[in-house]
Amino acid sequence: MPDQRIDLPQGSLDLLILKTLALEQQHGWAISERIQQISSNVLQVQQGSLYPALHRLERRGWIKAQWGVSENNRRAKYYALTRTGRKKLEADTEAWRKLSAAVAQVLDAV
Amino acid sequence: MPDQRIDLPQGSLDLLILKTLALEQQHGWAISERIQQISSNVLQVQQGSLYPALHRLERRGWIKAQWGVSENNRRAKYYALTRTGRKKLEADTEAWRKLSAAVAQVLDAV
DNA sequence: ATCTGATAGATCGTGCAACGATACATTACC
DNA sequence: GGTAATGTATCGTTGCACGATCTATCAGAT
Repeated sequence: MPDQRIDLPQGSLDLLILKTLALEQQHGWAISERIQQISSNVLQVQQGSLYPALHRLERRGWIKAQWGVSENNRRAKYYALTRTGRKKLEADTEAWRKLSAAVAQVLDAV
Repeated sequence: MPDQRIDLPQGSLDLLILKTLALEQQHGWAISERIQQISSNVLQVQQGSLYPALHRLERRGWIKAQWGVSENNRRAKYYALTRTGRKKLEADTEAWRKLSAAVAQVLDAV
């Protein structure tokens, strides 16, 4: 399968990260891999986007960090959702579904 | 129905405009109304986004303009898709569907 | 012992697009 | 004559995704 990657539209990265962390707390590198994997290589998170996004989310209180050691025995920063982060995830998910449905409506218009 | 509007993610506006013009050639103001209407008031195109987008699309050759008179007897600039614009619309539609499906995959992940 | 690749985190500058505010002109209607 | 609706347009701000680049450590191969 040729993986034709797509630029993430502004704002969608936060949502993807939050959702990934809702499944399981994880470090940045793994989050990126996870998103790519679940989306069948369609979504690829660049490192130049990933780390600023994580810092942004932490600064806003949606996630919190904690240093640890990865499965590969490397120093890694583990992120977990906060309570407000979970709220944020729900709201953003809802907003995305709404947007997605609305755009689909326009695209399918006759 | 309370219309809770959503900020358009970067890039989606071009797609919406192109699609609207594929239905029927139209002037800017009407394009904006159309999108809003078809999407049940979810998508609202700001004028500060609309006109720059139209100029952008014209500059890139996806659409072409022609002055005319609106149904309300006002001076209006009518836009129509060009052939390359139609190609662009197809490609962007495909890309959006792909993205949308990929994000949905992540959001629905267990 | 050294080299290489994978893993992990981070920053910086650039580019681009959506937004809010604002401006202006014309038509229709009161 | 005043006001609302219609229609086009620009400007400055903001925010984010991206590519390039840097650092560090560990595992395995040479």
